Amino acid sequence: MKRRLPPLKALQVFEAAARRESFKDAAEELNVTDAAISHQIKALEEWLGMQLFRRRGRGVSLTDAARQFAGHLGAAFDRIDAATKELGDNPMSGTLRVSIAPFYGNRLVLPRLSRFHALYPDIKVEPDMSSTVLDFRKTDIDCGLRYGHGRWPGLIAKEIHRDSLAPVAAHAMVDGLTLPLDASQLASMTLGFVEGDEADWDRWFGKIGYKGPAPKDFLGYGNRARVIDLAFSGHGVALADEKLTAPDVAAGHLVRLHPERMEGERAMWLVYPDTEFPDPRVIAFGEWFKAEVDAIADV
Amino acid sequence: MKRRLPPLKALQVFEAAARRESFKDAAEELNVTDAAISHQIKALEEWLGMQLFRRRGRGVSLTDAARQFAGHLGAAFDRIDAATKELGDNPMSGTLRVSIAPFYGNRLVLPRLSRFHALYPDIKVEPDMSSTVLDFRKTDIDCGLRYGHGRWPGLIAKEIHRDSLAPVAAHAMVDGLTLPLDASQLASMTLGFVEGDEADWDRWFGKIGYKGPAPKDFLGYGNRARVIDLAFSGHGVALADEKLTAPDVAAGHLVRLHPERMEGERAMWLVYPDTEFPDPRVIAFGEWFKAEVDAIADV
DNA sequence: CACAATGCTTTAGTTTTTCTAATGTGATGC
DNA sequence: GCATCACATTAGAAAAACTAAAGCATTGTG
Repeated sequence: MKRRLPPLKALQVFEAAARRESFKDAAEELNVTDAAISHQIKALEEWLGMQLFRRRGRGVSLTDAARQFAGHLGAAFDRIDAATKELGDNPMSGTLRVSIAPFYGNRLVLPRLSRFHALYPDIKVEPDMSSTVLDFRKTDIDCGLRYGHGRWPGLIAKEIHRDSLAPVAAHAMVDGLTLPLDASQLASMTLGFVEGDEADWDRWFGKIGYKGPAPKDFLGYGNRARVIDLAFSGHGVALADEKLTAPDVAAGHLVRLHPERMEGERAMWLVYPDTEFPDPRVIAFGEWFKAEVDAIADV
Repeated sequence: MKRRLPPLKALQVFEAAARRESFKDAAEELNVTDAAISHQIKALEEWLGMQLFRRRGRGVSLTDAARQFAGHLGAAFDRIDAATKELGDNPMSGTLRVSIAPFYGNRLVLPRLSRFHALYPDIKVEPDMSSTVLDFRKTDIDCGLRYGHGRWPGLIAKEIHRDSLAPVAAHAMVDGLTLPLDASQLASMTLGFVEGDEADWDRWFGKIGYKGPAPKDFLGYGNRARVIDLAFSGHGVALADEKLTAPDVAAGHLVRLHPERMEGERAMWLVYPDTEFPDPRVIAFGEWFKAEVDAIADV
């Protein structure tokens, strides 16, 4: 059955007037003149077709029915008030859907999520492991972690961590060699690169001032995961982000071949919709994750 | 702690939009254009400083927090709706304060009140036995039963029963006489009258066509109760309302001396404030009481 | 007991809010 | 590709809410 409510403003005014049993006091409470109260009450009485107050020249008194009615209204308004406060009170709750490219997800995000949950116990993070193009209009995703140049039209992208590239390889690659390698040793090895970022090795060798014969043995891959796989396999060197490989270096699965690091073209970004009121949980998540990544010890 | 509610109209619109998850449907429900919904939602989001709906080009979807919020609002509005219905639903309840002149109260009203309560079980009648001037502005009295000419400025007066005057006396007065008495027998008796209504006996004798010597032995009293007391005492005759004396005649305490009855100048009235919305319980009480009085068997 | 003060009402006019019509935008279906 | 649908935006109209001022009945005060 459909609701048929009286004008809510009139109810609000009535409730105040009933609670104080005075139009004047209600007027003060609501920051209006007492004439406004009088008007609203009159309109409400006409809408209801019954009297709510007994007028007594000076002052008013409630009828029995009106007193009961006002009680219900007060309770209803209290509930609205409570709901409104609850709404603003704890923005750090609910489900936060984060789209994470699987490569990062497994290496950097998932192992740390329990720490985020410790920080914000009321936020449940629901990672969505896919690297599809983010369309916040079509899905319920709140934000994403993406790797790239940071230019996504219509979206806000905050830099989490810019690539800090350094050469790594498996132990097998450097058996019997002294670390760090010198540039010419490196230049003679198989060098993996991500297609599109072919210039990285050139820039890196330039940065360390290498002047010898140009490296020849390159292997291009579609993404960073494959390049690091190459390093793991012991068949080549990867020019990879320090933070990304740090756990493997620490665990001894990979070896840092040279101390020089170089800022990359790309970075990891927190991406979210450009709306008027950004989800504070997204901001918090981004800040937390940036801090986590920054805290990863450099080699 | 003081309440601080968002604009209620916006909440109402939001609740509808949230319930249907569609601005268009909400617009239909509220009989406005969808632009109006869009405006209200936007205003509410600005007031709250947070997004409630995710826009998706075509259609919208609720955020987690907004869905919860809408649930609370729905419950609150349901309560208001219920309270409003309750308010109009059973107007026949509560306490009805009736001012009753003691003379009637004891004789006519109190003995019948239980029958009124049987008819309207939710109305508690609180008789106020006083014949003070009725001031509905100063007291909580809802209505009164008053005897008089029916002209009370600023009040509504509905006639319950117009005096139907007939002569009664105690048995002692008519010991050894044959009933009904003839006019000359009556004219020689002590005739009680209420001061101000001295002409009643003249009119009554005129009505029965009495042409003999005018009655001489009159006794004036301040009110009807005293005149009937005179009749009870066996020292005189009262020209009293049939309904009022019927119980005593039936019980044998008084004797009807003559079959002729005469409409009096005064009547019993239901009196209540002239407000825009008269209390329906007052109307019901008046109708019930008139029916009760009408039902009193004439002699 | 007159008189000022109080609290509600009423009227007329102003301000604010709400709504619509028209137009625009992006998504979706045929 | 084109029509359609759902919401957004704008400007302006309509409606609601409010105020100021004057009025009225009651109440408290000197």
